[in-house]
Formats: sequence, C-alpha cells, structure tokens
Amino acid sequence: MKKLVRKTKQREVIYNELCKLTSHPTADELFMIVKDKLPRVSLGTIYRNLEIMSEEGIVKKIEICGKMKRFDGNTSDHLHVKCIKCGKIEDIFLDNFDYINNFITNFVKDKTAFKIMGCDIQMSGLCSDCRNDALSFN
Amino acid sequence: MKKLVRKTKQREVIYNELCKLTSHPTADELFMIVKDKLPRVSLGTIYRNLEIMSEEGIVKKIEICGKMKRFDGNTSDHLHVKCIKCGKIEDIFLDNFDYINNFITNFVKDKTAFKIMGCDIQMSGLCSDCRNDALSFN
DNA sequence: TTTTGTGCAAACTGTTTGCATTAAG
DNA sequence: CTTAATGCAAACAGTTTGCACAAAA
Repeated sequence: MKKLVRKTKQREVIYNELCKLTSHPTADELFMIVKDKLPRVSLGTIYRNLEIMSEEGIVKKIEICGKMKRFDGNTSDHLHVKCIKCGKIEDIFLDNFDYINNFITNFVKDKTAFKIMGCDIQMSGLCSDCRNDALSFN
Repeated sequence: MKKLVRKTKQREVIYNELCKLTSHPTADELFMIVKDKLPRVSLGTIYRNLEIMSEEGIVKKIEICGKMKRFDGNTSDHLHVKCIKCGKIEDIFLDNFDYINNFITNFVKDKTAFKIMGCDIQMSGLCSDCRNDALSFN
C-alpha cells in the first residue's frame, strides 16, 4: 500500500519557493533559492522532494527537455513556449485551453491503441530578447 | 560561414538504420544496431552524427524527455504518444495535422512576445501492453 | 517506537570532449 | 593538401543512492 508522505520543513519550503516562481527552475536553481532559507539543505533533498511532489500531483515536471529537468509549481492547465536560442521557458495561459485539448484528443484517440490520458503542447520560437539580438543568426 | 558536412560511411549507416526504425531509439540503442554493420563505430560518433543531422534537419530530436534523448528519422509532421508506464513512444499520423497546428498557433501568438516557430504536441497515456497489465495499477 | 526524510558523499548514467589518426573533398 | 570525421578514453553534468542520523507521526 501507498506509504505515508510526511510534512517536513524542507518539503514545505521547496514547494513554496517553487510556487513563487514562474521561471520553471531546474532542481539546481531551486536548490540555490532554498538554500537561502535552509542553509543546510542538500541537492538530493531537492530532487527527492520534487520527484515525490510530482507523483503527488502538486508539482509538475515539464517535459520539454533541454538537458535538465524543469519543474513548475503551477499545475493548472497552461502551455509552454521554449526559446530555441536561449532555452528560456515561458507560460501561455489560454481561456480555451480545455477546448483545444479536447479538440486534439478527439482526433488522436481513434488513431492509436493507447489510452490517451493527457496532452502536452509545447511551442517553440524566439523570445523577445533573442529576436532582438540580430547578430545571433548568421 | 557554415562548414561543410561530409558524407561518411558512418553517417550514412546511422541515418539509414534510424530511418528503418519507428521505435525512436536512444543513441545507445542505435549504437547497438549500427555496430552490427560497422563493428568499430563508437558511441561518440553516434552522438555527433545525430546532433549534426538534427541540425541539418534530416533527423528529428524528440522533445519528450525521459532520461535519454530520442531520435526520429521521420521528419514529416506527426505527433507522439508516450506511455506513462513503460516509456514507449509511438507515432500518430493525422491527416489534418497542419490544421491543428495552425489552430493552436493562432490562439497562442497573441498571448506572447515570443515569435512562434513551431508546435510540438505530445500525448501521454497507456500503451496497449500496459493497459492490459491489470496488476500494475494498485 | 516506528517509519519516513535528511545531509552527505560516493556512485551512476547519459553525453560531450580532447587528441591522435584517418578519410573526404 | 586541407579540413572534417572517427575511435578511443577520459571528463563532465545532472541525477540517484546508500548510509547513519534526525524528525514526524
């Protein structure tokens, strides 16, 4: 049976700091931030907790892979754009997210033997900083 | 200026073997396969070539991250479903892929400062093997 | 008191890199 | 001949794990 998940100081701080951010930090970035409040935390604790909390569904693991995993404290439906140049990830909130979601799921579910359970949409493009940086594309 | 990309035996075999597969192999899986034809290839060569070919646009790096990068020799528009249990990735081809793509892009482009360049849709769910494996969810 | 979580360091895994050598153009 | 690519091994980066101790229930 499922084992008990306890409330610990570390878990709480990690969760709160993650929720404050809209930057979809990596474990390491979050580690730096959490260390300001809990100077003795270890990176392992960050990893373990992010993993546990994403299993619990209160935190979201973002599936756009660069090299590092990224996490999001906002589990509500929204999608992400990733800059192909600098790797920055930004949220996009749409009023009709559910509509789009269903729209796609409907098309897809007849085409596969998978039981479809979720739909993740990732856009890619150039963020405002990078699109202004004319020299970078040559 | 852009440097010359040569045609080498290794490159060719890697590309051909990747195109034969619909399994979206990891670099390592492809390495095993290529080794049958070129017993002296190194894993580094596989990585270097997949990277180069994805920059050239003849191979696609798949952005659903588990732990390992995956590659796809089919660069035509299609989307992927990933099994949340076993990690298997399958293709889904839709006749109206472009339509869906534009549909989403249109909604999104007013909501962000990014210059939107692409749209990746990943579905998740349970593959036929895993959905029949009743014991696995308890 | 029992079980889960923590810090720490060491281990692991996938990927990248430096270098001497080989091959393509 | 010049430059790009290869094989190999060593380095690297991000993540996971084992263990002794601490904290939660």
